[in-house]
Amino acid sequence: MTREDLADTLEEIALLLELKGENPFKIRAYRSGAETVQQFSGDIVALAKDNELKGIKGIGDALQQKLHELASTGKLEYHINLKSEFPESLFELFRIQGLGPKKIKALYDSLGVDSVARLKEVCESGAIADLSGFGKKTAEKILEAIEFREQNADRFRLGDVATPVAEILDFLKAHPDCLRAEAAGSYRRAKETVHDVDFLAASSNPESLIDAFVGEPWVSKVIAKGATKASIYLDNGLQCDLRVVSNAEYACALAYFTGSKEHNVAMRGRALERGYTLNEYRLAPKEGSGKEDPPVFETEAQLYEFLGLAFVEPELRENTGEVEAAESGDLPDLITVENLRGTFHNHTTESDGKNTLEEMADAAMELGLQYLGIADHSKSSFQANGLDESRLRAQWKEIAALNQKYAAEGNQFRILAGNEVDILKDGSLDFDDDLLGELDYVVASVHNAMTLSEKDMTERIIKAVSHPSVTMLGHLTGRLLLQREAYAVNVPEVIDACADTGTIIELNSNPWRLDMDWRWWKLATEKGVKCAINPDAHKTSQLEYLWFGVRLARKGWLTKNDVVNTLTLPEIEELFQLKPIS
DNA sequence: GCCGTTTTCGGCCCGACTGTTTTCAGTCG
Repeated sequence: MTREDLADTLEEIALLLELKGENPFKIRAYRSGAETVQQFSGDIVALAKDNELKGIKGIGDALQQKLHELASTGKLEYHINLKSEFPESLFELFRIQGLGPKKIKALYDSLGVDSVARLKEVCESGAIADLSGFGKKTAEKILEAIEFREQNADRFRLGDVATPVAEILDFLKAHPDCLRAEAAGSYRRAKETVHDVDFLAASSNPESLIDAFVGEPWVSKVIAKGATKASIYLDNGLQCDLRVVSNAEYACALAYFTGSKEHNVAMRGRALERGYTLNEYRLAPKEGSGKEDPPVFETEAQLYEFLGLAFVEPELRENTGEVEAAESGDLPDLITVENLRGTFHNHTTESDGKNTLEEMADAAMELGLQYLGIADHSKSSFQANGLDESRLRAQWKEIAALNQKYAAEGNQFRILAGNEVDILKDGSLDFDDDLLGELDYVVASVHNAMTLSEKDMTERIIKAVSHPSVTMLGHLTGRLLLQREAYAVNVPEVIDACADTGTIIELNSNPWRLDMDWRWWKLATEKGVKCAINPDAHKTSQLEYLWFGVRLARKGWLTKNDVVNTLTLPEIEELFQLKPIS
């Protein structure tokens, strides 16, 4: 029984109570209980087991008892009984955008809809229109949402796979028969979502490594297993392939399995021009070319060099000009995590964050950052407990006090007083000009009215970035990867506007967003637009989303000079025209 | 179901949007 098991059970109870139409506040109590369990600093499982949960805010008598039962016996009677009232497959309906508990219950009660397949049937047959509250448009939207899910059903966000990939890689590398190993494929290229993960290992005893790989506890199913290759599913449905080659083949195999397919085609073409064929194992003389065998390549870099190219970083291998740049010596010197000095878009408990201002600042210092920008929500984001003018001013005082404390301690660290200001439907901002002018900087973001036409949305955002107080534009398209499409907006026009007004564009590094998309950064930098890599952290641990941001920034060809949070604190103070803390 | 206290029960986060209605329920953020 882990912390996650406890939290998941409470979360599932909340869902079941919703289906039953229970008191919404009771439901919320279970939700916040789940959240509390997740966040609690300490061994919550042990405390639950010993029935020592008394006094934890958000866990009252009822939840204490339930958590105790769950932690000590591994199951919860109340939960089991609730579950027995609905079929398991009903839960997948919650993943369909536009369907909530009420609609799902109505569909289940009157049409017996208990699965996505059945839902599709009643939408297509028109049977759904007989239900009160359901019409033609609803059926269309549901079908669209089902299609979206089907198209993305077997994909995973980079953030969802990073941890299991690291674990598997550690396991492989630690195995005595493993000489070296890497996660290749789209994961290595930092695609924002992946279908599967391709592991590559070098070994002189492949079967031993394969056996170990498929025998680990995180394997939920072995799909295929041979002498040099195996495919498995993890518990979360992620497919992982392991390919084992000899150490001599490793460099060519790593290049091959990293892809992309298009990059590989370009590389093979280049090899052919020089009289060689390139495959997943080796570079070899083309028949009749009269060429000698090339040397064994120890590394990918040696392969690239042999073909007259500078080493191409994996993130760039999409055949979007990187081969040409590698030939002419024009590859960008990509940004690295070590280049980062601070970040700008983060939340605290004052709006919808889970950690206090001071906790967030401590965590940022722990990461070695020189500044942490706080951009809590503005007042229109009610759902996120957005700050009004007076609460914002109160937060400034708190920030100033902490900054004074750091200065007194001789600590070269500063909290920046910003705000994530809502871009209202008409493109105006959520605070008046005077207040905006007093902020250290402003992140402007769209959080509502996302169904405007492309023209209206583009105008709305351009109006916002044209405001003199707007420093940067938050999550440009509002997309939630594998969950919600971007809203309609003309990105090149927004980029032009940002170039004209000197507005920075955010690379929101939350793995659900990764927005602005990496495909637009080349255009943006050509126009002179700067990037801010922002974790949009809602708790201390999410500051590490910066890691994903850097990977996607690299994928967008960004260098240290393109990214403002590589600037030192004095440079940022100058850029934002702030007085240094004395 | 939790919290706070006014020690016994009332208040708990709210507005926009959509599609269905014909005045509002459900979903989302």
